[in-house]
Amino acid sequence: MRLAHITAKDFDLARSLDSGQVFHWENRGAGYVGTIGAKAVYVEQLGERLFFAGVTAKVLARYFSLDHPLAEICRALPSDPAMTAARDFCQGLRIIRQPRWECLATFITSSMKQVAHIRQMSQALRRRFGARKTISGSHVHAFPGPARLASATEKELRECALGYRAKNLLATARLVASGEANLEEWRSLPDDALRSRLCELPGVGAKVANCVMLFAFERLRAFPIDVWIERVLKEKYFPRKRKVTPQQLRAFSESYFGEQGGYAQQYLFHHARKGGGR
DNA sequence: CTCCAGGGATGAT
DNA sequence: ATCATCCATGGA
Repeated sequence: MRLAHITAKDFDLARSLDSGQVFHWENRGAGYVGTIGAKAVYVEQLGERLFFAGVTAKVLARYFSLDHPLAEICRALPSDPAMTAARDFCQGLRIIRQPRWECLATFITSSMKQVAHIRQMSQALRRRFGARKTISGSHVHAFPGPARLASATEKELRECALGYRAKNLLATARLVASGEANLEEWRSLPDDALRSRLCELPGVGAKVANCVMLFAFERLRAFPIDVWIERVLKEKYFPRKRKVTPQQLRAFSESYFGEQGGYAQQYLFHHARKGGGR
């Protein structure tokens, strides 16, 4: 297959795909196969070029947020030791623009699960309910739409190893499929209102809502606090304090990281997980 | 085997 | 408002 290519500066494909944002891309040869929306995609990186097939250059560049001014964003990050180390470790890691429903559904399944298992559940859902596609000799599956999952039974979802999360995913799929929850309309809401709406959905609390805001609604201030980030914040920014409440962590992260909260959080998260940073 | 994971919902202080 | 408990499952 003949591949098209585009230039991608300040971008590390492998690092971005392996940073716990998206859970379905798989290694194939020198690159990766996956889906962007309903399209099957192959993509590989050679230096500052992305070689790809399956989508237009415009769709690919948008998905990988090649328009984000990464150098500028990194300069604007706080320059404390923890943040500097994370930033150096995460060069080229970009926040990916995910399809809204796919991101929401995937993070509903993510609660109390390791990244490896989120990948498993994503793949099981795709294989069982998603449209099968072929790209450069590989088979991939699109993520099933809300209507498809809404028509499934809780038992079928549990068979994808969702456990107690099956009930929440099913209930949310029904709300979205019925139009009672309109993710596209919510794009125009300010951050706080959007977060409130997301938190009304079964299986969505502040953490998942912030992930969806960051990864699917382009809210780059959103700062999801999971167990990893909680540890990092306590160790690096509240050294030897006995009681640090979730409330304090939230207030601190919002004021300290501010506009760059999303990238700051993702870099701290990835560094903590992959950096061997104890 | 035990421990823990990109948490959320519910009910008791 | 904070705290405790339960919820399934599988990787480490």
